[in-house]
Amino acid sequence: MAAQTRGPGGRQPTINDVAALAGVSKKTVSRVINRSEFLTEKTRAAVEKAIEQLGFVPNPQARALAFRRNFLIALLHDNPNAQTVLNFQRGVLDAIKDSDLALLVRPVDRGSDKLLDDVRTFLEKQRPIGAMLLPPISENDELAALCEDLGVRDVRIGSAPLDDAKHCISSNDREVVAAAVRGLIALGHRRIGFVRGPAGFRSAAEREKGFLEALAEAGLTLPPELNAPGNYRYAAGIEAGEALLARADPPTAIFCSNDEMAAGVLSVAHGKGIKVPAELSIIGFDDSPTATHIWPALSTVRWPIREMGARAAQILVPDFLGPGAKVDDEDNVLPSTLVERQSVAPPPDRL
Amino acid sequence: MAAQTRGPGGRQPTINDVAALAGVSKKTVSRVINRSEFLTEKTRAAVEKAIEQLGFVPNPQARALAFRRNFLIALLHDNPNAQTVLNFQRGVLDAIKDSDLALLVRPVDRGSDKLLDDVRTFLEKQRPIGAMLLPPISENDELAALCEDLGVRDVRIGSAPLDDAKHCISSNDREVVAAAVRGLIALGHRRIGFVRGPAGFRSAAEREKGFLEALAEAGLTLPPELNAPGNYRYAAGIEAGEALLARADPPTAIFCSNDEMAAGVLSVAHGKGIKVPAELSIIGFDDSPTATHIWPALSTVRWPIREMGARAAQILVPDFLGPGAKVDDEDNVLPSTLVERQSVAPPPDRL
DNA sequence: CGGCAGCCAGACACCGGTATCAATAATCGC
DNA sequence: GCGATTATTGATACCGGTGTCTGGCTGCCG
Repeated sequence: MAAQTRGPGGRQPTINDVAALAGVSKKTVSRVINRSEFLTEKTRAAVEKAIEQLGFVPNPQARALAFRRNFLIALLHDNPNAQTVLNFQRGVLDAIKDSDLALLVRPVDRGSDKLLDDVRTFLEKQRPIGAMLLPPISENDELAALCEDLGVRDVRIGSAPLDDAKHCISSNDREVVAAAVRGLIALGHRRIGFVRGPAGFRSAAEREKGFLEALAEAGLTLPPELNAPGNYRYAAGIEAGEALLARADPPTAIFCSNDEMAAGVLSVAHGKGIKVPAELSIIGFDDSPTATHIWPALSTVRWPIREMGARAAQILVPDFLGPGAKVDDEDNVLPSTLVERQSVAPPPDRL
Repeated sequence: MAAQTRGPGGRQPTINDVAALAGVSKKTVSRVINRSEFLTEKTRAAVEKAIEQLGFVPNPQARALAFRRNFLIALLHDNPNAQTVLNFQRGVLDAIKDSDLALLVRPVDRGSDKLLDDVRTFLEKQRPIGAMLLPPISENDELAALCEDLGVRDVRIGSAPLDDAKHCISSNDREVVAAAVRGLIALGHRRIGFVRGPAGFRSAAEREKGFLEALAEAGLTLPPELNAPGNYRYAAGIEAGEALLARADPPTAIFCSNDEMAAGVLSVAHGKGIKVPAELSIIGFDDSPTATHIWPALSTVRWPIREMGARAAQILVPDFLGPGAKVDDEDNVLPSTLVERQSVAPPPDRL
């Protein structure tokens, strides 16, 4: 802890105060701050002592100006899942904790026709070194192009690798969904319903691919009447539940493309007196807090979102994070995992 | 949209480029940027044209340096409720959208013994104009004192006004909880259980006060066996539910100090085959996403968190938000509202 | 003991803005 | 029409750091 937090005159101490106290030039102090190697141990010690004594902290704005670059990275998001965003933030913070970087957060509005202008204004004003794009806006190619155009590095977080793997962190959603559905099939389920994500979302497409893949392997198909539309919202889950569970031949299991919709389906099941998991198995996706706050607790797929945040920071600004943070650029697929809870059981006819 | 985004030589255009193009001094350009009043319309127009033409955006770091203050505000949080944090962020962004301010986000670890050092380092490094403290860390007086000490303005968000109303945004939790409980009593409930929040939290204390207040008004008391401990987590709700609902004389209604614990109690009720709301009414607090993702949907109390974010920004940096943002410093209690859903009904003996 | 290379530290300009204060232009009173 | 007053603009220093380049000191060599 600093001995004092004010320089002479009640101001913040500056590099000049340190230089004067240590009896060196400000440039030498700068060298100490930036860990230059051409310094005698004696000089370094003297400067460090002065820094400690004054409680000197370099002014980041002045450094940014002199370096001709600042130390900000931005997180752009428009994610309905707050927990995901926050966990991602934590991951980023984990990674940049010991650096000089700070995190700027910018919620945006995916639907707005001013989205691009908003982001452009933000990036031009703040000039972050880089921007991280969380899904679903990470799927917007124009946004990524805008970053390139403005000279702002970008990383996109997604469900599957994009063409340019260098700028993308993804998970293996398809595989994990397929594994989950294989599990249902292994338990004996044959009529398995599917609640889709919104059209045009890569995440939704990946989950659907994984689902169909597992079905196909077992020689099964998804009958159209068991394929319900959705938009990742609770209300859509309710509608899907009504549609699927009101049938004379309801499915014995339903895979929902996210937890919120799974919660909706589960509510409908409760309302109809259908026992979960005894009469109906449900699997969700996201491992949102909701998954454990409903009853029975939901089996779901967990995104390694905090790790993704840390990794995103590492590939976005490796040059600011010290040598320890080097990562392999090719290794940008982080595994999602299946979390098994109480919403899955064998179908009734197998009990 | 700017005609081009690069100045001569491929760099960002600077104030000098603008000055040269407009044929004025850089100080005059500065005056235009900062809306000085001593300018002829002609000069202003010429400069604005040059700015437009070059797509000039002032370098915030340079401004920060010259102004001897930056344009950052910080959000410090350690809130288990992600939705709350994110909505608050949105509120802050609503308020600062048209200003030069940017939002820095800093999750902290309430439990860490390095909390104060962490925050100090962060504030010293970034030197934001002000910091916003979300509960529960807003209740940490040392943290507020640290801000004062470092010359960083602070606003604390809380459940009830603190001594210094100027630096505090709060809601009327106590009143709203009392109103909710009065509602239960009006429906005929007499044995009403309570699941407490964690000890030492003002929010928990306020909710408890409101609860007891309403009981007292009706001449009721809270028997110790119906007063369950809690910590705002789902698991605590489970434990409380086990304790309260396993009794021979269970309560007909339970007020839970937050939604997660309410979800836990509800799960226990489901498990025991107790019908909600027919046999048991449950009320939560927070109006978190969970509240609508469980079945039946939970009656709860909604914090005006987004409005609080906007208000927090307004009282933190009124001088940066333009004249329209002036707010009355005394008017810092924003009303929470009771959200009635499907988890409340008259007690069984009244049906 | 002089010459040279190499390491270290300092002088000074510069990053892109704003503040100060003086200079100039415009307006006014008489 | 002229000096005084006021409105508008510019020259220059400065914010707090870093880059460049130069000079001093050191040790090593002949």
